[in-house]
Amino acid sequence: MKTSQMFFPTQREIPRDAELISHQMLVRGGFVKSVAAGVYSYLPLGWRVHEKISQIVRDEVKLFGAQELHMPVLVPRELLDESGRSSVPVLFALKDKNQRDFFLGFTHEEVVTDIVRSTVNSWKQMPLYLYQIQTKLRDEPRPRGGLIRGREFTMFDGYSFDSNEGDLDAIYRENYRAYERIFTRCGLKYLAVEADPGAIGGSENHEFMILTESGEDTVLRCDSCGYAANAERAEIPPSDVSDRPDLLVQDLVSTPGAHTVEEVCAFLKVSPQQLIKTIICTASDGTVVAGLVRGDRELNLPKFSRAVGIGALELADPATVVRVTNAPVGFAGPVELGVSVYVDLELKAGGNFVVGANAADAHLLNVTPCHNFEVTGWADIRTAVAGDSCPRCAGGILGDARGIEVGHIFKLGTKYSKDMNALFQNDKGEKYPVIMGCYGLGVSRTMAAAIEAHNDANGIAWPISIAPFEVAIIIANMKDEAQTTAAKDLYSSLKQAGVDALLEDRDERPGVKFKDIDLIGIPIQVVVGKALAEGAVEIGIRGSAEGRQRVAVETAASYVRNLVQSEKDKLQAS
RNA sequence: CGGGGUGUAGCUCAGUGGUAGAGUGCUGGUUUUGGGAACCAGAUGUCGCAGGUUCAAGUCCUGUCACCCCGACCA
Repeated sequence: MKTSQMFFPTQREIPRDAELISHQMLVRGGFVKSVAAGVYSYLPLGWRVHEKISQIVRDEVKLFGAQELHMPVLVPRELLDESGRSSVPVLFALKDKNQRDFFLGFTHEEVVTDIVRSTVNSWKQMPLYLYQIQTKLRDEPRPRGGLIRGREFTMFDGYSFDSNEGDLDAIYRENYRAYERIFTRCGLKYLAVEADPGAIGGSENHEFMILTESGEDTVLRCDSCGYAANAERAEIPPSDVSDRPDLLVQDLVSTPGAHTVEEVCAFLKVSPQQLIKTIICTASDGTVVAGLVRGDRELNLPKFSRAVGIGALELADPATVVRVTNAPVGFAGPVELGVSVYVDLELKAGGNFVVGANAADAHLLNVTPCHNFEVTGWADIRTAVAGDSCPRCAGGILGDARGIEVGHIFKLGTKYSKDMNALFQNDKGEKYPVIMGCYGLGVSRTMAAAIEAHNDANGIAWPISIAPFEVAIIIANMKDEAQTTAAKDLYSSLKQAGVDALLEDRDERPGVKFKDIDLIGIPIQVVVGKALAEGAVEIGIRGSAEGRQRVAVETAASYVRNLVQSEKDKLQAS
């Protein structure tokens, strides 16, 4: 490709609406154009990157026998009714002319299961792994960060079908390894973490995170055994400390206007560790329960929901809080509260805590679980943080990092096959539901994450495997015929050798070309300029400290080929 | 859905009731040619939209829409 003919509308200014670096650079570099909130056009450069990532994904999943197919965006309502997912809030819904209900595909478990149930009926037809790379549509409550969270985005979604658990385990491992190879080849530092499966259900699941400061998730890692989990999932080992101090007499104090932990602590001159937060939650059936954690901790809703065991809990609305506690929000407490009380394990230690008094502007002093109120159950219900002990090994301490979730893989088991009656016969002629797994990888999000992880003041520093071009040949002075001729020759021979080269042949000043090539992130840069008078071109790697090396024109092509290969080799999975 | 912010030239922004502006980009010309050149000449507007107040509204008021950020949410 020649830049003189290429459509890549770069701009110098940082776009007003872009906050994240990746968003800014995608727009500035002419990779994408915003159409509506969370909806983007991919311009030619952006699409090249998108397709390079997609191809790497295809290459790697093919290695374990995955087969590509293509399912529709339009999904009839009846299919999602079968799995009970037609009320999922992020669904885009529409009607056709005959008032028939459709959804836009947000993921395709039901569609692929429908294919399989009508065609796979014997254990001999499995294992089977089908995947697609396709646009997904989700009416996100809040799209943000450019390609990080869109309403329309591209996802690889793979689905496995097996006749026994062992085969599911095997394909899950294969997929896990393929993801490791994919992210390695994309030049991304990833971390696979244990995660919350959400309402998709299933047992084992892992998220693949790209570690970068701007990530929206927090991950926790053990410094000694390698345990890693999303902070929303990470377990906390039960503490063996359960000592109680001498218990003092419960006391009612006035705390006017002190709603928050900070305000109460400031007013009573106690530390947050000496306070217990009482969080009122509701289940979908209307049941109200209370969760208690230390004042400096966060209640973890998924953990709390599992501990209580009546489905997903959510924070109660203020009206419910007022009804249950007879007080405004901020004064809830466990003493004489008319609902079940679950207490975080950490509160087995210590005592004489401060709690809300279930009355406006009042708190209770010297309250201790089991002594001043009845405990319905003890459980690990707080969110883990850096510094907590590792749940898997003795002595390990969890550290934290930020990450962008670019992949999530699940062992679904028989959830969908049961709901949708996808059965097969085993070798004894018995009917069983197909055992499934599903595997998602955000292609567009990976593109954004790669920029978050690889950029500098001048622009994007694409890993060579996913860069829109591998090499840019920059002609310093278009009026110099020797330069243009030498550059075009080099360009031709690189193209012939299969190198993905870009010829920067616009009639612009050199500075403009250098800036643009840096901005769009071409990793290997060849300058055909002044040095040509001495029979040399300058070849360098974008952003490298060494600068550009002078290389004789005659050997430039092979020099570049070797450089491309060695850069690619650095990204090869071991 | 709650809180905050922003809508004026392609882009980034200034403009506190009285003629619509700058920088950059764009077009033509001259000179330049190693990190976003200089000079000259030019083109470019539904001031988000609707209503209201006023002799007069980009500016004040009401409503509405869009976009961004924080939170909720994120099968």
